[in-house]
Amino acid sequence: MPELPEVETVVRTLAPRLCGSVIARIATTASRVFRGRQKEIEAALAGKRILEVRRHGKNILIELGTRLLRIHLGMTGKLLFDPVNATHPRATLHLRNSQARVLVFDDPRHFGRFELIEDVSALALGPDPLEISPSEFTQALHARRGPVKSLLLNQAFLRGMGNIYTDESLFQARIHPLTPACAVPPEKAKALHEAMRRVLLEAIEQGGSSISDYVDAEGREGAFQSQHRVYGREGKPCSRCGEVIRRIVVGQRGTHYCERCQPAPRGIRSPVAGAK
DNA sequence: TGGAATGTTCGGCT
DNA sequence: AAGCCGAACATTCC
Repeated sequence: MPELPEVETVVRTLAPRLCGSVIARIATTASRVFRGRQKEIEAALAGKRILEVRRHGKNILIELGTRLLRIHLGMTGKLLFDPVNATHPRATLHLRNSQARVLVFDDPRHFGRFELIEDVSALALGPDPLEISPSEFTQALHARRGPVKSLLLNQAFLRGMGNIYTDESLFQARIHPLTPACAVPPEKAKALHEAMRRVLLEAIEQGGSSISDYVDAEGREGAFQSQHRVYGREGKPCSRCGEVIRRIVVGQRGTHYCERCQPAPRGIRSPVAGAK
């Protein structure tokens, strides 16, 4: 579910209801959700006032004054004010002084995590794609040799890009996903920087992409999935040139692109269907 | 039934 | 020695 635009949307729905309220306690049905010692985290949360809710990459940070509660939604995690909508509740924050009585963490696949940290520096993430400058981005890109697709997904390189918005941005910038990062021409690097901004900002405006069951904390779906040009469109015609959208695997992730709009650079052979 | 799914982490190799 | 790659994590859906 959650890439930068979805997490940003969730944070925007959380903040007005959570800020200023007090966590009475956290109740847990799956201790796996905690990174760190469960007892310690439970004790540290009880009675704390929430001062601020913000996003750091794909992480939701809940400012408790002395420490931060970091929530990562993983692949299928949702935070819901209405517990009735939770199919696989893993943890429940009971709140005081809030419009909401509870906030439920619903997460079928158990990939999400709650963790206490002192500072965001502990997460060691790269710059936000909406904050990095074009020249910084180009410079960083040219220092790396792996496929540009994999690099954009690397949170230590850039924080917040996920599979959907990476594929969409590479399409917009007309860059083949297997292009070595250092081989992306400077003008295309600039185009990629612009494409990420455009795609991410538009997706935030649309409340994110609801491709399986993503909803924000109020249970509302996003609308950006209707704007996808390549992600999830394998076999369908390219909206720009009519060529069939292809799907390959790059770094173990499904990767969608248009072979005509995003031609393979010299020396890169796109995997052919049926090849071994 | 096998494969794929919005993601991260860890171990091993170079 | 950083960077890169693949396996693993758990569940649902088609």
